[in-house]
Amino acid sequence: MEREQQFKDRLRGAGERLTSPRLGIFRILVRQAPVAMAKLIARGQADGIDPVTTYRTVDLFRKLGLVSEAGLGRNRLLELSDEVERHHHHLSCVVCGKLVDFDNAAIEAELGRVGEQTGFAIRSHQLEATGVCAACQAKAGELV
Amino acid sequence: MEREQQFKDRLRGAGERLTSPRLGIFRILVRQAPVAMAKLIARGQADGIDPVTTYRTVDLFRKLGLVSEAGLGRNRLLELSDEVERHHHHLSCVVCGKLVDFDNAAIEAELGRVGEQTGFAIRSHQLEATGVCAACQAKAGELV
DNA sequence: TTCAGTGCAAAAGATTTGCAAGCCG
DNA sequence: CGGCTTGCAAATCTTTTGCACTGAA
Repeated sequence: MEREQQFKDRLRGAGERLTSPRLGIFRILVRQAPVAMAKLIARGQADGIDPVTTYRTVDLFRKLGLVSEAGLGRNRLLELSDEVERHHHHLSCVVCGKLVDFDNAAIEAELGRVGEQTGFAIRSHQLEATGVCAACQAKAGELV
Repeated sequence: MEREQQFKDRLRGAGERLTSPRLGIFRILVRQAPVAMAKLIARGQADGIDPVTTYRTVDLFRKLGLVSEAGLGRNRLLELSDEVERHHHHLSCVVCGKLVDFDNAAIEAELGRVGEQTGFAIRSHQLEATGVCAACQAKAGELV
């Protein structure tokens, strides 16, 4: 629950009110992120949260930097940002859809170097890789 | 124009027809990628291409692997994929919106290692970083 | 000539806006 | 209590679908 405390502090610190829908959506994100907007809306409705409120809440969270969007294009997903969740990236299986988190210090370090070379003060980055997971590779092998 | 030839071959190879709208949208992508769907539709309309056709064409290109989506969530952009364009990533300035391409061999290599560790056969990846470009940092400095 | 591909109209979905009522601080 | 938030209704915008016609091969 410490994450929840962090969340509440973040809201208050920004002068925003802590309301039931906001906490509800935060909890959904904690339990099921990364999640598609459509699913987040559905979950919210199950808890009596109006879709409009979900949109507005996600916008707010985004503005506060609490959520970030992962996922490539059409399948964009929402998840808690590094500020609340540990920094990580995704590796997704194009066959079964499984999503695995990973992080790699060498890549982070290299990115810092890219910043120096380009003169950019890099604030955040997002990395997603797609491929075939071990299980699906094995299954594909069987079929041959 | 060799890229255009490559495009035509790719279409034919997939048993798809080369039509005027398809070539038109490809050319828009060559000239202005990365571009938002809405802008691509607008450009297309200026050339007499129906929005519906633009949607269908982009879907086809995606299926053929000719376009990929770059850009974070709300601002997703379309661009030609590695198959037609040189592999690269984006670095975008949160202040002025400038977009810079970059590529880094060390990161690519490290990603291969991630694949080995996780058992994934990585097929593609997408990396986006945001920050403040040199020019905007300078401007911010003046203001102080 | 033939059938994939296009344009137009309209359906379906997703997101945003306006406003009265409710709740947090 | 006062103003930020919410929920509901409806306006907008985006994307998809149905269908008859056109054009590439």
